[in-house]
Amino acid sequence: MRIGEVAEAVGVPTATIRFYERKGLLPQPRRGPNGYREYDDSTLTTLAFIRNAQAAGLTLVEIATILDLRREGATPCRHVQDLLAAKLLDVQQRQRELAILEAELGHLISVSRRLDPADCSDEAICHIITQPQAPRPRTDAVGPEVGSPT
Amino acid sequence: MRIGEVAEAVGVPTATIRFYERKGLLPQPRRGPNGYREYDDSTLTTLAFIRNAQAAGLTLVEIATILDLRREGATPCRHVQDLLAAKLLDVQQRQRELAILEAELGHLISVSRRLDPADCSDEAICHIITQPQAPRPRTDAVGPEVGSPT
DNA sequence: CTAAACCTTGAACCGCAGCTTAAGGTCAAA
DNA sequence: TTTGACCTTAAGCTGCGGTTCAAGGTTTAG
Repeated sequence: MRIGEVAEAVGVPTATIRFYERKGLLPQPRRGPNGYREYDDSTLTTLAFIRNAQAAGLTLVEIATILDLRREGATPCRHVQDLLAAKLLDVQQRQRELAILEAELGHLISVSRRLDPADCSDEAICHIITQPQAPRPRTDAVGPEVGSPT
Repeated sequence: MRIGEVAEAVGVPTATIRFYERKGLLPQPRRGPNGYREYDDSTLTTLAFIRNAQAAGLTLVEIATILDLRREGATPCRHVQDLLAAKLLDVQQRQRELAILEAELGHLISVSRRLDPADCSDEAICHIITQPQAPRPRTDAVGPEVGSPT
């Protein structure tokens, strides 16, 4: 099949297919006499796999490592398990950070309901946010070292 | 104080202070006869405020809207409450998305423990990920063909 | 024959946030 | 005189996953 047919079949722009090829996610396809890419059905499988893997939160680079193993003839199962486990830890870490931020926001909001706007007049920019950072809920774990790293 | 002193005092690079100025987070400071920026203590307050607001997950743009209100003489309390409430919803939404992803990963990992790597042969790239991506049944009843994946 | 619809390449661009660095010049203290 | 802190504007960077553009060549229907 030509690139347009593949694109149509999996619902992806042709530019994306070429992009995946450049990134090593798809192998270099053979070419017709006119230089056009010629694909077979295995490409559809690979593209479907990429979509599933993306849905599982894997990055294109991670997906590429799986496909590479596959093309070397190895069974990437173990590697995939490792990737998924690492991704899970990652997701849980982000959840913890969000939970801390959520608590902080809840705290600030509840504080804001107790403050009189009339007090919010002078030098301090805003008494809600310019509260001392002390009375956070007992989540004595690491403080919210800036909500968004980088 | 000069920019270097301010930077030292709040632990921020001078480039960042100039950056905040360009972004409207800090007002244009007055200048000494040599063209150097001259700051007073209110700048320290503002910078501290910016740090606190960042810790609460506000973006620089959002922080700027607060500071702008302040400089117009308004009390930004109400606005801050709105920002915080919106941010809280935002954080909760992201948490929900992460929870879904976490469940999906957990599902894949648990599936992977039941799969025999020997079955992970040619055509499908990886049987762990090439499982049907349907919304998981609440019970541990896994998708079709648990025992002998294709 | 012609025009649409396909294909080719490489490179640039997007969007988001928050800085960071470069390049080239001025000022002040030892 | 030599550092080092300051000044300016402009561009770059990190991360990610593409998207779009420019400037062609090919194929096929009418």
